[in-house]
Amino acid sequence: MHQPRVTIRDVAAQAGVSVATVSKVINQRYGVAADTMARVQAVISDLGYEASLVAQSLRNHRTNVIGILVADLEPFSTELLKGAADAIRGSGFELVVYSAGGRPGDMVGWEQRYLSRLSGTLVDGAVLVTPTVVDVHYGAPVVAVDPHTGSSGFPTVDADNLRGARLATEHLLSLGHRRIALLAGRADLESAKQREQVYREALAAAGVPFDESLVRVGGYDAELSRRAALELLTGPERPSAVFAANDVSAIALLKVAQSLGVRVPEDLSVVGFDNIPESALCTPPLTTIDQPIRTMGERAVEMLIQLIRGQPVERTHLTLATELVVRGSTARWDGAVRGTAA
Amino acid sequence: MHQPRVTIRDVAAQAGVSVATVSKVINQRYGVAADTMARVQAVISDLGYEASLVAQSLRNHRTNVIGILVADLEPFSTELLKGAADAIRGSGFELVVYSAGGRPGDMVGWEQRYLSRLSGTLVDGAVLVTPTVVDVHYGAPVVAVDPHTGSSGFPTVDADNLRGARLATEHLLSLGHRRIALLAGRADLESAKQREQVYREALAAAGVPFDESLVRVGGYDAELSRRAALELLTGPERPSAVFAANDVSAIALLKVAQSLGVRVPEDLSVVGFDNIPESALCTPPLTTIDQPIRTMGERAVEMLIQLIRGQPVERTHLTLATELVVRGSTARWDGAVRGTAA
DNA sequence: ATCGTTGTCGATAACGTTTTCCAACGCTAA
DNA sequence: TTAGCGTTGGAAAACGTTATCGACAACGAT
Repeated sequence: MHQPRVTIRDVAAQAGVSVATVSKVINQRYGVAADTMARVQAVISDLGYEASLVAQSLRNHRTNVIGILVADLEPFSTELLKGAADAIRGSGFELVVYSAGGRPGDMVGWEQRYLSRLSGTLVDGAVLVTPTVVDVHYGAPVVAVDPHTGSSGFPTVDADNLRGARLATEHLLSLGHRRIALLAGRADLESAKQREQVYREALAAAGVPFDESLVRVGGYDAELSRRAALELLTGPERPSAVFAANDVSAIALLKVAQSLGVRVPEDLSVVGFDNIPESALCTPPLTTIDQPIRTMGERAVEMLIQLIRGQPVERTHLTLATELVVRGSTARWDGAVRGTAA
Repeated sequence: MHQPRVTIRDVAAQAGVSVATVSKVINQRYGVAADTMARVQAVISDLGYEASLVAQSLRNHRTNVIGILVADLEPFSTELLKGAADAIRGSGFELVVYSAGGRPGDMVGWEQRYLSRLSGTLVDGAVLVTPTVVDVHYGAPVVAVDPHTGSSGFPTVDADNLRGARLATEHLLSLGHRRIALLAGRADLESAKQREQVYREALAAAGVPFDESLVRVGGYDAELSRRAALELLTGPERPSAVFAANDVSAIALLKVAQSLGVRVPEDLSVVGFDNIPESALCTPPLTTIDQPIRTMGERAVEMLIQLIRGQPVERTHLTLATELVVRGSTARWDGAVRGTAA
C-alpha cells in the first residue's frame, strides 16, 4: 500500500556519501565541496527525495506548524482565518485550525486541552481568537486576538474598540436619537466591555440619562441576539436606535425587526461593529464600525512567528484603527414618538 | 525559555518502571499489572506528562493530521471547511488548511508542491477542494470535492449538478423566460461542465434555440463574473434571465445589474448555484440551487479518515442531493420585449 | 622533514516514542 | 522435585533526521 519512502539513507547510498553529508547539502551547511553538493542535489531530485518533516521536528524541537484556535467558524473568525492564511503563505509554517464547533460550553476544557498540546507536541505556537482563557503557562508562545478581559499574560492584537464605540454612539446621537439601546457582547471579552463602557460614557457626555432596561446582552451570538432583540423591540418603550456590539448581533436584530414589521432605518436605526462582509450585503446594508479583521489575522501570525523565532517584537500589544462606515441602516430621527409597535 | 519537556523517561524514573511499561499503560496494551498501571497513571497526571505527537508520528508513520487544500477561502471553501472542522472534531485528527490565496496562477505548482508532502511527511491524507489536479501518485489517500473533469483517479464528493442545473433552467423556463443566459463556471471542473451541458439540454428540450452569445464564462470568480456580466447586460439584446453557475457569480451579476439600473427581478431574473449563506442576505435574496456544502465537507473527511484507516469505504464517489430554493431574484416574464437598457 | 592549517567528509549520539523480543517469577500438575 | 505455563516487566532496536567532533588529506611555511 504505502510505497517505501525514500529516506536520507537512500540518497546517501545512491550518491556514495554519508547521511551527514546529505543533511549538510539539504540545510546548506558549510563544509561540502561544490561537486559533491551537485552530485547529491542530482540524486535528490532524481529520487524525488523530501526530508521527513516529522523526523526534522523531532530532532529540531520545531514543527513549523502554528495553531489557530477559534470557538466557532463564524464570520469574524473566518475573516481572521483568511488573514492568517495570507500571512502564513511563504513563511515556512503551516496552519492548523482548531474549532470548538460553536458550543461555548465545550470551550472550557477544549481550549485548555489544546493549549496543553502546545509545547513541543504539535505546534510551535498558537493564535487564540476570542479566547476564554486569560493566561497560559505552557512553553510555546501564544498571541490572543480580541482577548479576554484582563489578559495581560500574553501578546494581543485587537482593534480600537474605544474609538469605534464612540464613533458608533455619537453617530446615532448626531442623528437625533436619544433612546439608544445596546446589544452587548460576550461579557468575558475586553472588546465587549470597552464597547459597553464607551457607549455609557458617550451617552452621558451627551446628557442622555442612562436606562438600564435598554441594554441586553447578545453575546456576539446570533441566537442569543435574536432573543435579546425580541425583548428590546417588544418592550414597553421601544428604542429608536440600537448599537449592536457586533455585526452578527446587528444582522440578527435586523431579521427580528423585519419579522416584527419594524422598518429599518425609518422606525429603527441600527449600527453594528466589525464590518464583516455580510454587513454590506444584508437588507438594508448595515452601518457599522469597520475593524480590519483580516489585517488583524495577519498581524497576529506575524507577531507569533517573530515570537517563535525568538526575534524581538517591537509592540507586543497591537491595536488597529477602527472607522465608521455609514450605510443604509441608520437615519435621522425626528423626535416624533411613534410609540410601541401596535 | 522552553521549560524542560517532561518525557516518558521522566515518568518511568519517577514511577520506578521502564519506559516500555509506561508506553504500555499509555496505549492500553496488555501485560501490565493493575497496581503498576495505577502507579504510572498517577505519576503521569502528577507530572502532567503528554506524549510527544511528533515522536509518535515518527515511530508510527502516522501523523493524525489531514490537510485540506483550497485555492482560496471564498464562501464555498469556507462552508466546506466548516463541515470538515465539524467532522474532524473528536476523530483524533487535526486539520491543517492550505490556501493558495486566490491567484489561480499560483495554483499550478502550489497544489503539486503540497501534494508531494503528503506521504509521511506531514499529513496522512488530504481533501482537495475544486482542484486543478486530476490524479495523484503519492502514497497517502486523497479525496476531491467538486473534482476536476475526468478525475477518476481518486474518490470524490460532489453534488447532483445535473439535477440542480435542470431545476434551475426549468425554473426560468417555467416562468416564461426564453432568452436565458449562462454565466459559466471554471472550465476545468466537472461541475461547471455538467451545469453548462444540462443548461443546453434543458433549453433544447423546451424548444429554445441555443444562442452562443448568451454564454459567458465567469469562472466561479467574482471579478471575472463582473466583467462577463457587464458584457451580458450591455450587449445588443439583453437576456431576460441568467443562470449563474455559482452564487459568487450571481451576486457579482446582481451588483452589475444594480449599477446599470437593471432591476432584479422585474427586468432580469437570476438564479445561482450553491446556496452559500450570502445568497440569502443579498438584495434581492437570491433564488439558487442548494448544495449541502457543509455536509459535503463532512462526508469528505469521513471518507478520507476511513481510507486512512484502511477501512473499506462503501461508496467512493458520493453525490449529494441538490434542491431549488426560490427567493426573490426570479420572477415571471410576460414576454414583453423591453429592449436594451436605454 | 616537520608542523600547523584548511577543507572535506563520516561515525555516531541524540530527539521521544513503540514494539518485539526475552527473562524472571510464581504457579500448578505430574 | 521438576517441567511447563501464564503473567509481568525490561532491554534494545527501530523510525529519519541533525549536530558534534574527530579523521584524514593536501598544502604552504618554516
